[in-house]
Amino acid sequence: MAVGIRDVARAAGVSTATVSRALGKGPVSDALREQVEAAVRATGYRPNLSARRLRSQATQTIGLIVADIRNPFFTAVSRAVEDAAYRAGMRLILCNTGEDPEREALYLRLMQEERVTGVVFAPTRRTAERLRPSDFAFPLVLIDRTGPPGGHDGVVLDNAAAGAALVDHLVEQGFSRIGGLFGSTSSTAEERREGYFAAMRRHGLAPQVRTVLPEAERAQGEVARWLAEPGRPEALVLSNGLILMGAVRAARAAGIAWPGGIALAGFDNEPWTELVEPGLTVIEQPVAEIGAHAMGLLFDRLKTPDQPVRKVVLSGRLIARGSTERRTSSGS
Amino acid sequence: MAVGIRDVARAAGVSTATVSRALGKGPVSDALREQVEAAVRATGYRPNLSARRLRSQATQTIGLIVADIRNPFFTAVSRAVEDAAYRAGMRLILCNTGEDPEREALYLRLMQEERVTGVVFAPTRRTAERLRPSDFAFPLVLIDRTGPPGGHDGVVLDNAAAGAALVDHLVEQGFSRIGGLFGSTSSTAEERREGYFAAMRRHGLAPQVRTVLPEAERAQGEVARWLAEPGRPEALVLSNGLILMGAVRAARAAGIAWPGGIALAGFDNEPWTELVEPGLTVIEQPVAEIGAHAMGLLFDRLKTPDQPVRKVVLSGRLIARGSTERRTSSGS
DNA sequence: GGTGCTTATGAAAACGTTTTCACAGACCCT
DNA sequence: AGGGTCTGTGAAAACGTTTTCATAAGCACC
Repeated sequence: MAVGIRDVARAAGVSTATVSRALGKGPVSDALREQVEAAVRATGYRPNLSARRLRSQATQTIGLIVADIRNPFFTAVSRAVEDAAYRAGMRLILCNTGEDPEREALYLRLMQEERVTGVVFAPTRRTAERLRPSDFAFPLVLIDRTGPPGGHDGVVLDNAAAGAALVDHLVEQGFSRIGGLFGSTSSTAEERREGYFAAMRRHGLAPQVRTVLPEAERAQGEVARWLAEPGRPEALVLSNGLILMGAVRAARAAGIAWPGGIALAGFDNEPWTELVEPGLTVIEQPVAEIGAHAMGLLFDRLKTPDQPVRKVVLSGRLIARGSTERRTSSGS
Repeated sequence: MAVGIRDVARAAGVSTATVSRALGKGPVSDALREQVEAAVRATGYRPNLSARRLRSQATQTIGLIVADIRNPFFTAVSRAVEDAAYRAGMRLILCNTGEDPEREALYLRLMQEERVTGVVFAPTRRTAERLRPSDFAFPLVLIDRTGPPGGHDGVVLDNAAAGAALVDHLVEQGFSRIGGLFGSTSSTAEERREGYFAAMRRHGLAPQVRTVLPEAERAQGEVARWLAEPGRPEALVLSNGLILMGAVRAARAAGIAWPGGIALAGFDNEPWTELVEPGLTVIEQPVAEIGAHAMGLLFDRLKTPDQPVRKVVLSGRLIARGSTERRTSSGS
């Protein structure tokens, strides 16, 4: 039934060592290599990767741990990571944590048991803080969210600058009562909030911020309440694509129309942000680059384990659309 | 350095067999089990899954092969599959084929080498046709797309009915020049087209169909050309979410407005289809159920390998929105 | 024509587990 | 008390590869 390397060896009239070498990169005479290849075809042999990994101590596997693959940002990044991985002959194990530190710990443990070659990880703030490099036998590259300085390689957006850029844009468009709604679980949201704060101060404006679990439903509820309050903001900065979507829903549900109703500016240039009238102003993240860079850092670290920790900071790009267009009448 | 089961055994003063049993489900006295657990904690032991898999011949791994994880339909399904997998103590290997039969073959070969427990697969039509059950040592469950009858377990939408439902809805709304744009690579698109054909005939209308690679860009280009032609359709049926998005883009770019310009009806109830004014009429697919059912079929097949092939057919749900609203003026 | 160096090959060890097998002790039944 | 059936345990085999080690053959060099 299950054909192993011994069967191939017997069919080719050589030893198992020769078969292994012929299939790998060991030195084998051309004649024998051809015999082996013929025997492989004849028997339909497929190597057993578990055995190979056990013996060679190289799993050729990388783990990807994100909050939720349905978050379009992670979807796009994961695709880039997967491409890079398979191009390097590695397989990808996918894990969704749902922003739950316990599941994060569970999956990190799993990665150790898998003896993975490396891991790309978007940790919650709580986990990022207690992430000690010495705990892991493999390189860990953080994406989107950063840990304490000097801990792990990582690739992140210049979140503070991006948050500030949205405020600057809104101010430029004539808004002053600018609120901010930020995710509660990631360092990324925190940095974006800091950027928002700094910019607001710089413009001499009074910040109003709230935080929420980074899910569309939560954001929608929070924004709905907020918009119903007296003295509500004229403009809102939303810290990621899901929260932005929730805000759009809430504005729609409240019957607030563009322009003049509420200005919305967020993150992640998802296809739909262009389609929803009159277009949503967003910071576009270089998702493909983030994934590719993460794998690059990972491979570099494998090659030279002792090089200093590197943090790649990429810039977002502001895409101004109708949702933040200059107000026609000045609000009270 | 690397702590193995022997180290644990030594620390606990027992044999490796006892450690293995204590960690697994073998019969071990409570006293020894505690000693072992203490030793595991003391040594920081993590089992080596490659070794475990090799010996036990159970990989606890399932493969998921889809065209592109960025297609929201697959994103959602994959999340459901992943949930079910991890709930059953299995890991998930993710593969993107980009609708390329060669990569499909590559990944199927990889799955054999991984000795996976099972595979969930959305094949292209070409691959589905030549998929022989006897070629694989593991159960293969097809999703979204179906193979030749009697081949593999699968869970699909009632695509013909769904395609027809969209036509019926459009006719009901007063449209008669109804075109259809369908994906070229999947049996699913083909079935939806058949449903479209049948319904058009039933209504005595003349079908106009085109096919396209299922990507937003391709669809946008095709629809743009189509809309510029004389005698263009008043309404369009689009065979999946990406194609629908391309059509929306093309309509926008051509400056065609709702209602009265072009009626659009498609598949996949993505969040943005509700948000883009005046809302897009779609067939909602039960994505979570599809993923869950697929895993259910997989586990059933593992339990009783010889049961007859089952094909689960789920119904879509028509969600009527503004994009297909009754036309105010009757067309020529 | 021995000595040394490289190269291709096979035998056997090794990778880290789980599982089989044998066995001792406890327990139950006549 | 003897024979039988459980139960918990350890020694050792097994899983399917890769890698180490030894060896023989080929070649060049003095």
